[in-house]
Amino acid sequence: MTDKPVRVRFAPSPTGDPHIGNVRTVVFNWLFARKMGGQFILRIEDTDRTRYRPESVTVIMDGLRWLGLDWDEGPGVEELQRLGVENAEEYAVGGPYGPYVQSERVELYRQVAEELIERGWAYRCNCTPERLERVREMQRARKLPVMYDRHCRNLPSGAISPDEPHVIRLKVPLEGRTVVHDVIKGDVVFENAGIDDQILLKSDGFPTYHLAVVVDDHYMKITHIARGDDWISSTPKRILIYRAMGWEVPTYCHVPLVKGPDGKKLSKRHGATSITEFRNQGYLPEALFNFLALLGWAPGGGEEQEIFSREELIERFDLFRVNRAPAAFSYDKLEWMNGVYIRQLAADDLAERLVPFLAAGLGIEESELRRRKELRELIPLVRERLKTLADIVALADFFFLEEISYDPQLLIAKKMTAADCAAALDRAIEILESLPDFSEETLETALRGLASDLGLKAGQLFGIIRVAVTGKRVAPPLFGTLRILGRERVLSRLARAREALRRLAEQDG
RNA sequence: GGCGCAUUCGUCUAGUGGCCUAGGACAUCGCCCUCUCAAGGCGAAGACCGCGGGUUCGAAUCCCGCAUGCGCCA
Repeated sequence: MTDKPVRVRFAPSPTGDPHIGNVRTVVFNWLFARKMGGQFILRIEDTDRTRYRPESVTVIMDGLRWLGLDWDEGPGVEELQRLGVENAEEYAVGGPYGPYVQSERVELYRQVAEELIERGWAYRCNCTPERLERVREMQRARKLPVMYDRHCRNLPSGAISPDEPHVIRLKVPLEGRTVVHDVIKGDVVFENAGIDDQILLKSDGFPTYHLAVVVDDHYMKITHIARGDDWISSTPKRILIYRAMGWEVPTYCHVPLVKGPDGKKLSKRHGATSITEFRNQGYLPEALFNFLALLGWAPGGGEEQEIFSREELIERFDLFRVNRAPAAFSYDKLEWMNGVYIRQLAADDLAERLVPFLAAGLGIEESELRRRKELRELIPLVRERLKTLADIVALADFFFLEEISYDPQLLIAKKMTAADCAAALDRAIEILESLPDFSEETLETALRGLASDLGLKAGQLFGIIRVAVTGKRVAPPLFGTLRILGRERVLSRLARAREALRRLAEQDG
């Protein structure tokens, strides 16, 4: 290893919403770059034109930004505009090793492929798909390893003209072995005889993934490649390209994949899988970041802390200590951690973050919600009851809705009849109307007194009032709720509940 | 099928030859607090360190097989 500045990259294909497993790997890359005082680079790998979805470039960049994963180099304004990104200025970063979009570098890949031929490390091949299919079938039938039979490898040079349709293949040594010196897995040895003569340049002049990655990583001076270990089998081919070109091989760090809670591949079936989904479900970026950093990595050294600020993680992170075994994604633990972060948030901050969720859930304008005094007042009541920001809708909708609806049966307390409950509400209304103020202390004293006057347990009386006022059996603390709602709304909701109870009592009778 | 990777409580992990009768966290269960639900406090249960052999005075830790799981190629 050298003491050159560390440069790592994230090179997504713009084919959709980033998967959380990949995002975890990005977190590792980013932490490593920050820890080492190096650079984190974003590069768009759009050479697979068939799966290309332009809008996902924005989705990816939004996701990274949301998680706080800023990149030091990446596509500039013009590159982004050519990719069809709106508001390109907002995302443009640029850098000295551009372009950072593969489709703008095709000429470079072609040149490298030609040079590999000149150096005797690659050859032209014009085998037809039909012939290749026949070879494969024969190999399958004979239970041989299925790979290109190297038909064109031994053709005299010049047998295939550069002008006719053809691909360029890597000339993999027939003997010997190639070792991947992986800092996480250790030395992984591959027999060259088992490595296919990989296509480097397709007949349309576009590079394959393997060639483009090596060329870009080299010219962008990438020093460490941390990626999913599903790529490890393809690493020898890449190392051969580096060697053939006389380039320095970067340090590989193959990190294990992320499994679902059941040990299978993490999929939609398990819950959210993309960064956008986690965001929409009300997870805080700082919680998700903390959680992801600890998925497959731990500080070690007897450290028992689990909640770490971004700075603490940067300080402690060690890419080489990442676990060798795949980790299962625990939604339970993420929820817990999200709750911890929510509780740590300043009241104003939390209120502001809840606004979009309330707006979407209740159909109320965000600006309208920000004007409502309840928004700020309810924070102390709900803060320790939220696991996600989205929970706020089910927990506190009644503060913002004019009309609440609920099953009147919920109003009937344990060991009481509808008529009993209606009578209790009569008294409650009477008392609340005459209260000098609506502070929590006054309310609590008055209502506790009422319960004992009526010979009821506090829980019975409070339960009736809770449902009447919130429409729920499970709700924030009662007296704070009453105070925030205010006398007028409380009395009208109690009156409505009393009518509902009377109707139920009549049915019974 | 070939090649490769992995294996400590249900889950994430600590652990790098004696400190381990294996520590922490989530989840689970119980108790306390309590107007519901949470949060919080206290406590319990939960891993013969995948299995089988070695090496060693001594192994979760080193070596060798096997099994299982996963990935890549097809």
